[in-house]
Amino acid sequence: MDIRSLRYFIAVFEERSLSAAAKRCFVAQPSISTTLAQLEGDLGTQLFVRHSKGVIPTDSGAQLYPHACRMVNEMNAMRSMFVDSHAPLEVSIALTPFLSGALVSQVLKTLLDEIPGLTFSLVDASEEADLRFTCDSFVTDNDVFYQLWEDNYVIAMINDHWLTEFASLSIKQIDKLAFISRRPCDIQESWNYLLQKQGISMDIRAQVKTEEYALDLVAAGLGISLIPEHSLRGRQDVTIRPINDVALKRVVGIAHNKGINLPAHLINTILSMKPLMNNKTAAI
Amino acid sequence: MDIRSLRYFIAVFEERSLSAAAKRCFVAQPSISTTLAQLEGDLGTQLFVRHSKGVIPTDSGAQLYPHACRMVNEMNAMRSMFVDSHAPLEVSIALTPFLSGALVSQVLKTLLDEIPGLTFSLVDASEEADLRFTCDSFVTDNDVFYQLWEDNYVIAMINDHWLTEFASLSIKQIDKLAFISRRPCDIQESWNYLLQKQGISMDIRAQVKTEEYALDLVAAGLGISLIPEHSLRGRQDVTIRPINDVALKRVVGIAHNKGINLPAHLINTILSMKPLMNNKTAAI
DNA sequence: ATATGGTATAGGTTTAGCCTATAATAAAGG
DNA sequence: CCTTTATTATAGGCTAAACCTATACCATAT
Repeated sequence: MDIRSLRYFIAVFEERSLSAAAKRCFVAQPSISTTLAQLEGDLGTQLFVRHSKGVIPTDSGAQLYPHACRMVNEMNAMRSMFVDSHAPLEVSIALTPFLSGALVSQVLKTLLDEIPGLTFSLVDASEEADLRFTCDSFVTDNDVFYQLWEDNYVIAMINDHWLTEFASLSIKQIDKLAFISRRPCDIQESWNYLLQKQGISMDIRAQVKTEEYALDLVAAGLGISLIPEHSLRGRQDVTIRPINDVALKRVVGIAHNKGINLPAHLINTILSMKPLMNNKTAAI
Repeated sequence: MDIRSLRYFIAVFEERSLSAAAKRCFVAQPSISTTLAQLEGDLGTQLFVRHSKGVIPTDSGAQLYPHACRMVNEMNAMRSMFVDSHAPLEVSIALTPFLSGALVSQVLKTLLDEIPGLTFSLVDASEEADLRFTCDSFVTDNDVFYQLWEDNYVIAMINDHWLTEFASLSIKQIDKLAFISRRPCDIQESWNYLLQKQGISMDIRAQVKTEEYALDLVAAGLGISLIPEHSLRGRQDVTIRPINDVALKRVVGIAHNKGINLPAHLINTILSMKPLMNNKTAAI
């Protein structure tokens, strides 16, 4: 019986659902399921009755709830005895424009929720900042890098493109097709190397700087393009297909200079979100 | 910052020593060391100043202590809301005479300390019991077996035996020597098979039933014998040497019938002692 | 100087937690 | 009545945390 189990229990109690609790706790649903079963075993009581529309607490569950809350609160209080997490904390964060806005803003929102005294200023990647969202290829030896999620590169095309009939594409299928190139691109070299090795050439119709712009051109029917899948979120006017004979991906995370000393609870909060980001089933 | 860290912290605070705390918590000293360092990192404060005769708490440590205690107490209280650990609990435990008394009694002592309402009656292995100390070879399909420690088989000999000059023995060195045989023996078959395979024979001078008796005969100079190393504890009149070309061992633990439903906290308490039993450096 | 008792670090192994995928179940809708 | 959908449970595999052993290091006492 540890604090983690209680945090999960509280989430389940309040959400009346294991799946919803899983989302709130940034983990997958089976983790909640097994942990809860374990807690019930430990206490020798059933805490919820399960049915197919969620769960409802038993008397034992209802009895446990306030104690669990007090427990978790006191644990937090104990931390703030030493690290004053309510103290004003001003952090500058650099955003690289080509990263998934949905995931980045989820991270920022959670940080604001979890760290009371926090305010941050968002700056451009070109400027100096305490923290910066970036991906592995831009990390220098002088940085600490906390990885958060992975982006797979996929082929984007207009919705009625003939390639959409395939669930996934072989690299050979895109030989000589009209292509929107984008620079800078994390996997520029791997991509070019791959094309060359397979004897494939693209018919480059445009060269743009941002993923957004590339997608606009794809949607306009100028050609296909290679983009990280997360950058599509929400867009209905293009279709993406994975590449099945090679795995191209980038690792996205947060980096900061080794010299800068940030409060441990800030870093911990960031890292606590990592599971969700890797978790496809519980996607936001 | 979890409950485990706090339990370790409390032990260190009260013992004024990492090593002593390790013994109390049934873990090795480095586990305490790293966990404590981690806790200090989390809280952003140093909790103890280390010096070569132990540790003394800092102000932060002293400040944390009462809160940590309350935390752990409340956690225990929460468990006893459901499983009334003070309720009288009468358990019969079967002891097999050939197991290490020192370790067995350590387990029994800890159980009495940790589980307030517990009383037990010790019975012989031949009788029915709720729990029984035994080893892997005696476990049936109808049992649940919780393993606690391992016993290596070693050669026991009188103190002035010429073999004592070797730090460890090859099986060939004991060919044709006077031998005290013991039955039943967990590794009877493995042992006989081994002797036969290597073309080795023993000069069996006696066949006895208990390890105690076998050791008495060894001490009296009648021959050497093969015994689990734990069964020697404290005896000065015989010397033991490991066998270096084969690993003979038995796994000792607690078993109970699958049908019997014992309180989970009893089992948990038993299993919490497992680390110590495997832990040579922190041996009792 | 040398031993002794105590803490820290390094390296390797085991275990616990997590994820994906999928099964099982029950309610809701056509 | 069958299909779809939403929910929890189980199985299998992977990763990271905790633990152990061995050893280094450091201060004190002999």
